Amino acid sequence: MDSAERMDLIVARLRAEGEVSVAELAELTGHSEMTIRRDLDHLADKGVLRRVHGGAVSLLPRGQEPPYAIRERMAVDAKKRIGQAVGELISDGQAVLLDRGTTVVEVARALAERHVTVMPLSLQAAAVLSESTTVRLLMPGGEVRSGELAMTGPLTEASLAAVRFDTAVLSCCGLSLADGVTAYDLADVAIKRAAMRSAQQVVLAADSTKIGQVTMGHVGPVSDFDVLVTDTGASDDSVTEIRAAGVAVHRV
Amino acid sequence: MDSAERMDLIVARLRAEGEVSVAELAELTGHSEMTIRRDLDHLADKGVLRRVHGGAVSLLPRGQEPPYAIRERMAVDAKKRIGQAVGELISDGQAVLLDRGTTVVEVARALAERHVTVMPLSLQAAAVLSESTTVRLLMPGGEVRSGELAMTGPLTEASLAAVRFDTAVLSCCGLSLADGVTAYDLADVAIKRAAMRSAQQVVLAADSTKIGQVTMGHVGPVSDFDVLVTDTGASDDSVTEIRAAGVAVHRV
DNA sequence: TCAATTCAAACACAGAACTTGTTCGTTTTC
DNA sequence: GAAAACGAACAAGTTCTGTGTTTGAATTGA
Repeated sequence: MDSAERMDLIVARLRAEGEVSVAELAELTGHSEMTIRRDLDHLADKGVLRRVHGGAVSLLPRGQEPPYAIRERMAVDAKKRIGQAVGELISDGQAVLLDRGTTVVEVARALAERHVTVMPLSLQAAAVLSESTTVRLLMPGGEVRSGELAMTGPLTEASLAAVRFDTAVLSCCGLSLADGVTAYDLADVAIKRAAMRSAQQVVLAADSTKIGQVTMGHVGPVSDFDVLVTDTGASDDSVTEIRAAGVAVHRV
Repeated sequence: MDSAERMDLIVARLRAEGEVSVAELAELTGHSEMTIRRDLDHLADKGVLRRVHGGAVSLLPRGQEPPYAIRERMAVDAKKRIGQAVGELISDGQAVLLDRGTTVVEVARALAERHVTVMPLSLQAAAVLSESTTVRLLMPGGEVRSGELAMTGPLTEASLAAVRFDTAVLSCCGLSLADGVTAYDLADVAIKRAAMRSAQQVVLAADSTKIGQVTMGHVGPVSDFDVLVTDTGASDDSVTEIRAAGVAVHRV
């Protein structure tokens, strides 16, 4: 069990129990208490938990999005494949908007050697693209919330309104036929809607764990999207239904 | 002689001669030709030079700013001290604009644990500040030129015009009483001027190697700045003169 | 207050990752 | 076509990173 697996375990227990103890985690992972303490300190830095004597308590409000530091390690392989596939949907010369989110960072990686114009909504994607010599990189204005690495606020909406894109690549937190595409918070919803208004083609990049999920912020019906790129974990039934709504679905 | 020193030597020779040979560099550094080739490949990736059979030729146009990858290793200690000193000029609660430039990245580091609102003009500084939980981080819109990590263009100017700052921390390429403060290119000049218009207090962060230098883009007279923070390499004479122009000078 | 527990700094160690040099077959140059 | 330059692959040395142990200080609860 390596460092990443321990972190996942800690987060899983925090979500289930709300608190953890150093001794319990040392037992579970088979590592020393010192190592567990270091793990907890690390997660405390990220804002995931608060240390207390003997353990830690969760700072993750239930039903709210886990911080970037946690999300970036979920479903890594699927996200890479999805990122690659979305990259293939975009042709050279296009202007592309990239939403926030770990999946979309993989799209940024896929675009890094291409000749395209990109406006990313996350600093993570911006960092990836800034190393490219071929990409023309535009940044939107906006506020970067701590812990998140994504731009929000009225400045961001204004930036989006001022530009037109060939393709917008959006992420989401939940995706169901009944409840449509959902995001975790309302600020994010406003941004996504603005992005959709500014783009000719809208691509939704969502790994299969998102399918069937519903979260608070309602972005719009599934039929508002032109293409869905997801992974092979998506069931045949759900894909058939989404296709019936008029969305082209790619499973990779 | 380690990797960084070799790189510096290679760049120095490129600037002096315009070209270098693998054999010559192997001789000079006392390292194998294979190592030199790897160094050259690395610099070629950064856009500093172009490989040719037997060596490399410079891609650094004379009199133009060396790329970020090179600048970040010049006068490192002085920049750190200057960054720290500028941080002490800024009080909690202020709204601060941070210019591009390697010196200003050090200012960002100094502000990372403070309670301030910051708008950085470089992705490098943004990356530093995005890890902070105390800083409120605003990004300007704009275009990020490849190789550089700084925002430019009309979008950036518009973002600056829309906000008011307590303090703007600017960098420069040259600073002399006769020719004023100068930057390398005109796009940069426009940005710096816009920043100065939006700020109550304007601080210039410039290591002593900049004093006496003159480059193409004229930003304005020295007296337009309220404070200059430089390092102890600055001569007494130059400091006295600049103070006489009405600028508070801190030497650290 | 005391005893038990928890904590974190310091050191030690193993494995990973990076840097460098060498070899050797291929490519380029003249 | 010969000499030089190249770069892939491997090997050796180094540094970095993650982990565990020790130990004295801090915290907790009786």
